[in-house]
Amino acid sequence: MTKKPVGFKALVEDLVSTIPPGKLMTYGQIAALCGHPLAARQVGGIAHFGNPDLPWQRVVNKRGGLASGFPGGKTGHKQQLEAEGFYVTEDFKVDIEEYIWWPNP
DNA sequence: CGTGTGACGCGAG
DNA sequence: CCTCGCGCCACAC
Repeated sequence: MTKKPVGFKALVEDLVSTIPPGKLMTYGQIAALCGHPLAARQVGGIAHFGNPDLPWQRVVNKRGGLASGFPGGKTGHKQQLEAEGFYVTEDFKVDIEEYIWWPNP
């Protein structure tokens, strides 16, 4: 059997890569789906040092606030989201209720 | 196996 | 909706 690389980090990266365009997921949501509902902080750490090819811009905190460690800060993250077709306020927030997505609808 | 850390979460006001 | 403060987990060394 093909052994999948088990590990919180690998699971998060795999899950983030499944986020469809035009949708968002929260750090706590991803952590919970990976089996660690309270490890949302870890998800952020993985996002920073994880695979840069993944759509991390589709991952935001539960308040819809953008990430701070993004290249360019929240401004850089805002530009990325707008490029994806999201609407971002000047306060660097998105309508989480409008864009939130779950892998099991 | 101890310590520090973080792109967070939640409760209370 | 906001801010303040503590707790949480996995990972690096």
